[in-house]
Amino acid sequence: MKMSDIITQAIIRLLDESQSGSTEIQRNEFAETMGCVPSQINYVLSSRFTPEQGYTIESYRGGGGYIKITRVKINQSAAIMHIVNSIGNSIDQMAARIVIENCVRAALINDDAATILMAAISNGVMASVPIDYRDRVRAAIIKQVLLTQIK
Amino acid sequence: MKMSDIITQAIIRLLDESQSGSTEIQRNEFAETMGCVPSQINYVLSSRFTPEQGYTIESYRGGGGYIKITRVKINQSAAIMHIVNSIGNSIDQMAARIVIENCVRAALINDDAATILMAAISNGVMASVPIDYRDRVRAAIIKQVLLTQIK
DNA sequence: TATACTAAGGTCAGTAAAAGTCAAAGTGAG
DNA sequence: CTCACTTTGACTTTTACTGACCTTAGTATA
Repeated sequence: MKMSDIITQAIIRLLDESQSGSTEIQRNEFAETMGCVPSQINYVLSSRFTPEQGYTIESYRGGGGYIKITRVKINQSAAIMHIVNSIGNSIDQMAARIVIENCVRAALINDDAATILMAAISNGVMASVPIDYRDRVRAAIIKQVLLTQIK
Repeated sequence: MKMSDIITQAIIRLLDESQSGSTEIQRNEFAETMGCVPSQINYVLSSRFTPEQGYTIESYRGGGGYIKITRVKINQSAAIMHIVNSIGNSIDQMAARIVIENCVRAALINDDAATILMAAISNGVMASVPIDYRDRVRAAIIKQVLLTQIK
């Protein structure tokens, strides 16, 4: 079995064991116990614990730093997962607005959340992003935010 | 938990307990009770209690010297404008996190908005942004979202 | 009064402790 | 054989912590 799959299973086991649906690891220490180099942890996280697959990652550098992996609850969230998957890795402004409007109509998010999300992907914000990346950044923001809306 | 976070919480507790929104500590004595070296108090103050984050620090040297930490309080829209201005056009992730936490503490935004905002500026999203632009995009998102929160 | 001593807090560079990045090299299924 | 996936490690960046040395202010004393 591939190292990446072993690591993946170990993380899933940690998530299963936790009440909260999230777990924190220290990258170097975890890599040590897994018997791999630390950067492989990053590889596994970025290839197998993506938003599309229902996970969010937070991490903190520096002394005492750690990586937190959170699994979103799949049962109440089929609709959101479906939208997240349908967005893909790129979405233009027009399509984004429609997706958000549809989410509100489907009561997946409330008006306040929609307003914030619209602000986050507004042209004002996107002006700071190199043009070639805008559709990707918009997609990333919408997906990440939708995933946090799953209760 | 990191020493810096313990110290941060202790200071916040002192501020919460005080009616006036300010508290005075003696650096050496406080460091002693926290179990750290005195200069770490300076580190915590300068990394987590800055004006951008809504605090002011005054200090007095010499016999009877002390450090006074004050939580600034102004009305919501003025506070948001102040924070928006202080962010400038670039902010790193840690500073951003602290700004958002402080906005919640100051009741400028609610928990739901903070969660969405945190998701929008998360590393997961920022991974889609070229590294040189990340601090700018984060700043743009936070500012844009905060401005929508003005009632 | 001038001087020295004491009692604060401030600064900053150095070290340590993390995680992130990225390109090069390896591997294996088709 | 090829291409996508995996593995590796050197290098970077960020955050935390420490201690030696500096500055400031009050107090005692010659």
